[in-house]
Amino acid sequence: MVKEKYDVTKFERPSVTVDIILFTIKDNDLKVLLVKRNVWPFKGMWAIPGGFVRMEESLEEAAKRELKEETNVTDVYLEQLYTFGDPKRDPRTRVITVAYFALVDSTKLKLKASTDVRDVKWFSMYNLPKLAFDHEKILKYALKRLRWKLEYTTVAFKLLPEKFTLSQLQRVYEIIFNKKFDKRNFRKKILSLGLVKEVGKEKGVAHRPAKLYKLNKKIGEIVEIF
Amino acid sequence: MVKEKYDVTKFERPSVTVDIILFTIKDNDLKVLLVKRNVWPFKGMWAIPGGFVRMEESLEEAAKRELKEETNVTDVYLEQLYTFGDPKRDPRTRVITVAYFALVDSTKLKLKASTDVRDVKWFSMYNLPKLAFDHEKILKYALKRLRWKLEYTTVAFKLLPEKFTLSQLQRVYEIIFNKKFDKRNFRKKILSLGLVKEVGKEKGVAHRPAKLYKLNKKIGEIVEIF
DNA sequence: TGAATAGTGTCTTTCAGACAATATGCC
DNA sequence: GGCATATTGTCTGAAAGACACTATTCA
Repeated sequence: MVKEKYDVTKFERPSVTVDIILFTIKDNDLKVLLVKRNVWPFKGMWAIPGGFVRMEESLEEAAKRELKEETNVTDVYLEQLYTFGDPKRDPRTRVITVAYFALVDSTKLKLKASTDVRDVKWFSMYNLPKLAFDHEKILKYALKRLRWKLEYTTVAFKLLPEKFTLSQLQRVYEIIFNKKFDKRNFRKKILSLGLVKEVGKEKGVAHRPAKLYKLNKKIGEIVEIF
Repeated sequence: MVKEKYDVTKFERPSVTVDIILFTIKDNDLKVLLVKRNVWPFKGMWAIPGGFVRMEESLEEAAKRELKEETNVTDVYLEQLYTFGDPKRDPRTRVITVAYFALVDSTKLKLKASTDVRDVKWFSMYNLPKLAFDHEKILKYALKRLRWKLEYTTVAFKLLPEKFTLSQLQRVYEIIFNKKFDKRNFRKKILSLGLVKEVGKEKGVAHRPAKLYKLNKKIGEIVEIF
């Protein structure tokens, strides 16, 4: 069978959605943003925010638009995660979803009350509710990717404010890997990589103030490997 | 806008295809399989094999089916690469393509003459023809992924017969990275990882015969990380 | 001065990389 | 014996990991 003999308009077409797994660090925990479904199927269950891709927009544009519409979040780090296309994953019809993976600094985040009544909430990745569709599988995959990314790239900085202390950075790693690191070795590693530069000191804390760092501009973009 | 208020059948839907980038090592070179297009658009140009996803099959099933239909190749290592969805990537209509990445051992490959007249040929990755659609971009991305995979996983073995010499393995790495490695360091590394075990010796060669190895079963599957 | 967190150095082990001579089988 | 390829070890430098005490600010 040769595809070019077929008129592309003749094929029955699947629906295509994007879903966005948005992670942040909040309350010393790794959080993911979920929305509550208020219609069939999986009514009342929590789901990863997402929606249908429109004909005139790219997948990444669709992901940004949906994230804004559903959660009022903009300006996030965004990358494509994986495409899930099992024919039975959505009971309504054939739906192929392109999952995106997003990171945001919780301090500059305002989850403005949504205009519609839908619940939008942060959940701990270590204590998830029952999820709609195959979303649990997607989240597990996203967590693997997040860990991989932290190990081999500089995405961790996307979870922090522009200026941060090395202890904050270490805490991000500890929360995401769910284990402790040695403080001296951690700092030695980060500083020897030359990723950051000193830009001041903490103020108004009831203990010795920590040095503040920010990411070196030139190195800050070694993020996009895959 | 809340997606659940919409009837999913109301949206205009994009077409979804799978494309399969099949790599092999042949004639001391990294080759990729391409097919010649015989209709508009890009008539006469070479393209990555692929085709439309059917409603009842998964993406991976579609990739396997298309690969078999277009090139008669089965039994390959297959993983999802990336989904390309630019609205203008196909002049016919909106087509989102899920690209797959495949590896095969050229010694057990029979590209049986296709039943249709279409040309199917191996091209050197280092000397590609003009490609249809955004396929050049897709191939570049696939090469990056291939290199990454060789560095961090054991996929290289998918490009070799079951029994192989360390020199053959080293040649695979040299071809794909397009540079030479030190023989002693390379062998030390492979052997110290405990990935392979000795299973005999070459025969009938006009020089000192090399030891043959095969992949240790238990370790052979450290491939599926991403 | 006590509470809280920041900041710092050494030793050991492991791994990567540079580097060249000998061994084996076939003709 | 000559040809062609296979096989092997040492040294050096860099990075990772184990490990515990002192410094600073504020209340």
